[in-house]
Amino acid sequence: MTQRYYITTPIFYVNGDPHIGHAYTAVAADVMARFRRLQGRDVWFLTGTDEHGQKVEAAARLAGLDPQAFSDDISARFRAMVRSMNISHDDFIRTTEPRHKAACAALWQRLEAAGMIYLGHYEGWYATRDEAFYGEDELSIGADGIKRAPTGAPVEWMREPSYFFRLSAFAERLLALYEENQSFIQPASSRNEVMSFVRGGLRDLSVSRTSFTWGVKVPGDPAHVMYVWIDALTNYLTALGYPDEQAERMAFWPADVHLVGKEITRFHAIYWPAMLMAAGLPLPRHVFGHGWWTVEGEKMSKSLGNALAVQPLIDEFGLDPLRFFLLREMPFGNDGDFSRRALINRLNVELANDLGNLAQRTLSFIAKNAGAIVPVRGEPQPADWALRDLAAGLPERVAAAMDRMALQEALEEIWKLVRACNAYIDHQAPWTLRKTDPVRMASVLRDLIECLRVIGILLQPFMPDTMAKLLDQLGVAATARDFSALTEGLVDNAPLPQPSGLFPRFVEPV
RNA sequence: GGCGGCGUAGCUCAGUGGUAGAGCAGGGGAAUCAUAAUCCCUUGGUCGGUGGUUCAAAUCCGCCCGCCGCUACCA
Repeated sequence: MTQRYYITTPIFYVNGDPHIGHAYTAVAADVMARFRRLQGRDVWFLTGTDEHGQKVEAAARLAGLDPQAFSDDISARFRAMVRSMNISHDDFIRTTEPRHKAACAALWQRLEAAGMIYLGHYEGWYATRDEAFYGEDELSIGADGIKRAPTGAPVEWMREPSYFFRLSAFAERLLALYEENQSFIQPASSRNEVMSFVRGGLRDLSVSRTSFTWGVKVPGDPAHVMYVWIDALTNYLTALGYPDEQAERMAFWPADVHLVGKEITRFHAIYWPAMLMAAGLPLPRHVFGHGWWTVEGEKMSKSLGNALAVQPLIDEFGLDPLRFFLLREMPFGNDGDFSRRALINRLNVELANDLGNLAQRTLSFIAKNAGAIVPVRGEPQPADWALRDLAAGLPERVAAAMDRMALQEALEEIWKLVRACNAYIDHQAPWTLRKTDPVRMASVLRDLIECLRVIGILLQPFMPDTMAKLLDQLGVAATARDFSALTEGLVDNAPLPQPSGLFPRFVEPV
């Protein structure tokens, strides 16, 4: 049986436009999904938009639209972003879809039937003007002695009826889960934080609201809509056909990875598994919280207005170079800085100079001096074996890094071979062999393009379009590009097409 | 305040007991197939400070300094 692999991004909240941070999450998940497909796994890759809640309701009002029309618009922008980033998702879910409302209602009822939901009261400081609750620490007391929200609106202590989920009952079981499955929460820093949070004790979770209406109605009590937790997290089940547990897609449950931003790791690592335990459903295998990008050293924020839009970057630098930069620049899980200088440096040094130029110098040399066909290997020399061993062991090293979600390390491993190839071609100097030993020259060139083939195949998940172009230039059949074909090798004397550059150097416009 | 993390070459970081490492940047040289790209050599660090454990510490322990994260209803 083919091994299944289910990976998700968070559903993106439609209270603002997509930016590079969203694209980052999507690309990382996309690379994992493509990698697993090339390994021969049966992949389901889900992304989508989260469209309910008070903030959307308010943003819509501000825009003079009803919440559905507003959500339709922003959701379409996320869909366009995902398309322009060449994301290979299998489904794009929207929480306003009927299938999702049905799934939420079903999960709710299941939790309720299990005695995990009860009616109580939610209390807090409420600003009528903002129609929002605020935490004690957000408030300030004015000269007039009145407590005010950060928005300046006066607050008062309010109680509203709310349904609660018995989260407090799950602390021990959650801690046992984290102990048993050490990689359930990654990276380790997030795991520490979550564990320390749970050790501190859990309170029951308020899971409904009566203070706004833009949400999924609570079954049997239409005065309530579901508050964010159940609504948003359930999407991962909705997309598989839940509550129809016989649905074909349900075979993908449990998810292999919920990829999320680190700010929402906790919800995925605590609330979600607790809800699933309560419902008697299997738990996801991993929750990975990735880091954040700063932009030119500054935090991305609405007030600074420095959130980077995706399309202008694609237009200026190209899609694949952008995808590459996002995953190459920082260890996956860390924070990093998105600077124009760093981007251009990566593109020029690693893509144009290292890899692009390697492909170009090798392929154009074959085109001009080796008959534009796949050269034939001769008697191997020690230097050849060193290179071949490096290439032969590469897929395993890359797969090991990918298993740990260490995308940057996977790229670093591949680049070790790229650099080794540049050293090899210099040391072997086929341009000299051309005059002295054409048989040896052919052998050297063959070893080089076999390495390029391995590099091209392994890099497909990161830069699908450009690697397709490279593999075309190497004459690799469309059917010989998955990982099972890594050991196959090129065909002696097969004709090679005219090569052309893969990654142009970026020259700053004057 | 509590819990946790980090502080290693100019920059980004790897290294968790046994003579300090990588990439980029800097310097010198070689080559000229190639997108003037590449290759070789190389400068550079009292591994935040301090005290201790040890035959031996960047690595373990204590204290100090600095930075950061978490400390629940923000998707």
